[in-house]
Amino acid sequence: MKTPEELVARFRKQGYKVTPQRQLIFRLLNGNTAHPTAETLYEVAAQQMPGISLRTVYQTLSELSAMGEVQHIDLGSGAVRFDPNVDDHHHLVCSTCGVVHDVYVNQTPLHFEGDVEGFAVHSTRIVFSGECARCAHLSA
Amino acid sequence: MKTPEELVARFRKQGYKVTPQRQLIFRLLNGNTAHPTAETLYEVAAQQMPGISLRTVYQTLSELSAMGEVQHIDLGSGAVRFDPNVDDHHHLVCSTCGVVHDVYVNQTPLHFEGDVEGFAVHSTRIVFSGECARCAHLSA
DNA sequence: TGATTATCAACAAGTCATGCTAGCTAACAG
DNA sequence: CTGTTAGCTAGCATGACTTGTTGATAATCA
Ligand SMILES: [Mn+2]
Ligand SMILES: [Mn+2]
Ligand SMILES: [Zn+2]
Ligand SMILES: [Zn+2]
Repeated sequence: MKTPEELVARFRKQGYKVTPQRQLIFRLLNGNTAHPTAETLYEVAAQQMPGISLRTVYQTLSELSAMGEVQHIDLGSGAVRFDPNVDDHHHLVCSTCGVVHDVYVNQTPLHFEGDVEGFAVHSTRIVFSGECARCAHLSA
Repeated sequence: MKTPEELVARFRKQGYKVTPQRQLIFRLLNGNTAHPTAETLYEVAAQQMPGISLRTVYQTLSELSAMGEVQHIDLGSGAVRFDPNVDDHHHLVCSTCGVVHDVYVNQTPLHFEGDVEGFAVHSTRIVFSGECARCAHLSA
């Protein structure tokens, strides 16, 4: 994702107004590695800006997603998560606490076997599930 | 997944009654490579057994899932899909028509890099997205 | 300053999945 | 064969997540 300053410029250029709400969300996403849901991002935002609406958070995330500034990741466990890291990367998910980490896989493109003649692969999504070190430690 | 006959035995052994509805679902899933949703499975079932309820389809799929006879796959696009293939395999999804194919990846376990010391990986899920041959042909 | 757009609140709707009730029916043990 | 029990269906409700709508207010930016 671009920096908050670059996003301000980009929004203005596209005819979107630069509101305090949008700027707040830009800042909260900047360098954010937590893979937050709209809801959790809203909670953090509401602390710094009481009165901001969940609807606006969803709206701004959709705009950023449409612009390719964030990706939205469906890990198949509840709400969609948003990721300002738009590099080619994959995810490691702790089944216990739900924490999500970025990981990079070098063996791509992967080879596969199957009855799928003529299929053109455009993207590959890998999710590793397991138990993080902290959860392993707590349950020991 | 076990054969319908084996499932009948297994259900009986666990104290579950063997009803025509359950047996129909066993048969519809047997060798099924379509990765159906509960809804689509219900539609097929209802043709052969008018009056069967969607609730019962969901219920039986949950039971089979709890028994490990089917896996449920969340591809992040709408409803969960059910898969009687419980081998270690992955999926290829056409972004256009939504068809899902089984694929087998040999390079597992995959290596990855990232700041994830001590994480114990229990499972890996790979989804390849792209365009199937039929959709490529139609759009050409 | 003025036109445009965003925001908010409140409410609705849609999708997917599950829960609950009541009454009827069917399975299976004895 | 029969009684007990479980499962079935219809109908309605709930829940999580997400998006749409409307109308009033406020802020942005040319
Ligand atoms: Mn990420
Ligand atoms: Mn499969
Ligand atoms: Zn954990
Ligand atoms: Zn296709």
